[in-house]
Amino acid sequence: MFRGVNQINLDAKGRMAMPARYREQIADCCENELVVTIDTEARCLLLYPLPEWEVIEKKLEALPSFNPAARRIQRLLIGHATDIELDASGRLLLPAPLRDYAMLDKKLVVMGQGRKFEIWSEELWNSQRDNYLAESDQTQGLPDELQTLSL
Amino acid sequence: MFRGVNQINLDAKGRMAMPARYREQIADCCENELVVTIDTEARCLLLYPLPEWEVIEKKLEALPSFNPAARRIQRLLIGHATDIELDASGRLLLPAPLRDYAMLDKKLVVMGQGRKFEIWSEELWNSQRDNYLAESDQTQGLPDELQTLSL
DNA sequence: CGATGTGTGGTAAATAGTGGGTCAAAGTGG
DNA sequence: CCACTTTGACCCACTATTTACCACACATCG
Repeated sequence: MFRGVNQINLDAKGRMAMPARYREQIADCCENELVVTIDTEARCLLLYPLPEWEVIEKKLEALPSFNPAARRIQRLLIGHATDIELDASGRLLLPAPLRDYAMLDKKLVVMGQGRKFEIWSEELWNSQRDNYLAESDQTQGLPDELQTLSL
Repeated sequence: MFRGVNQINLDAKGRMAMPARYREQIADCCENELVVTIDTEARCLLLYPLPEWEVIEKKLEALPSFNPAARRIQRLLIGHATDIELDASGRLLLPAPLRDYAMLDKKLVVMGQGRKFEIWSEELWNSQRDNYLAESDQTQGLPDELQTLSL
């Protein structure tokens, strides 16, 4: 389980240093092999340990090819998924097309989100977060599981 | 499993260089023998390792010959399927009729899509992608497997 | 104060991308 | 049936990029 938010800098080559506190866990669970793809609902990237990603990919691949909604998801998610691995000093090279998609420049934010990480442009994340906070808590439209959740 | 997007240039002879990161996998799974055909639902090409294609072709051939929809699919898919192989420097020569169909000129995009690749004109893919992103995620019309899929 | 670990940047060697040239084969027309 | 044209296969070489590796600086902790 990955947790927490981290402010990271992208270097001139488009590399980001993975926060040190996650490195051991990543080395253990996937020998530093990761997959990064886009989030279809927001301009951010999703970063999975390879085994976690493969589970998702299998499900996506099994969807019927002639269903347009399925094709859309396949093209967006699998189409943008890229294998990357941590280099000797714990950095990831993010592919240029994905950097563009998420509008990443110098400053970015890496967030642990359970089995995966999310990577945001710092600017974008801050405004997204402010939006979330501003929509105060109208609990309508929530799935039942959430209506009854006790924090 | 093939994944990821790649921006590629077509040279003056209509050849495209296969991204290096896929070459080993392609050599292993099909000795560089591939089949390219059209996608009937979009102006793009589909590129399969030969063994994968043969599975699909068998299924297509098994469809009832007197069903017009089946005949349509057979004519379009099997009719346009062409054997091609990687040359010594990892390039493919795309047949002119298929290049026309997918409106490929200089710049194109190769996307890994699981067992196959999709080949798009860069321009076309970008607008298709923007459309997909704009249709935010109306989960209507999606198979149940997808409704409950947790990324 | 020293040692260890982390973030950062630079460099060099390997490799991928690109272009072109030649030869063979197939198609076309006289 | 032959000649000419066009197209595809194969090969080679140059250039640019990528990626792996190394080295340093800074901060933190013992």
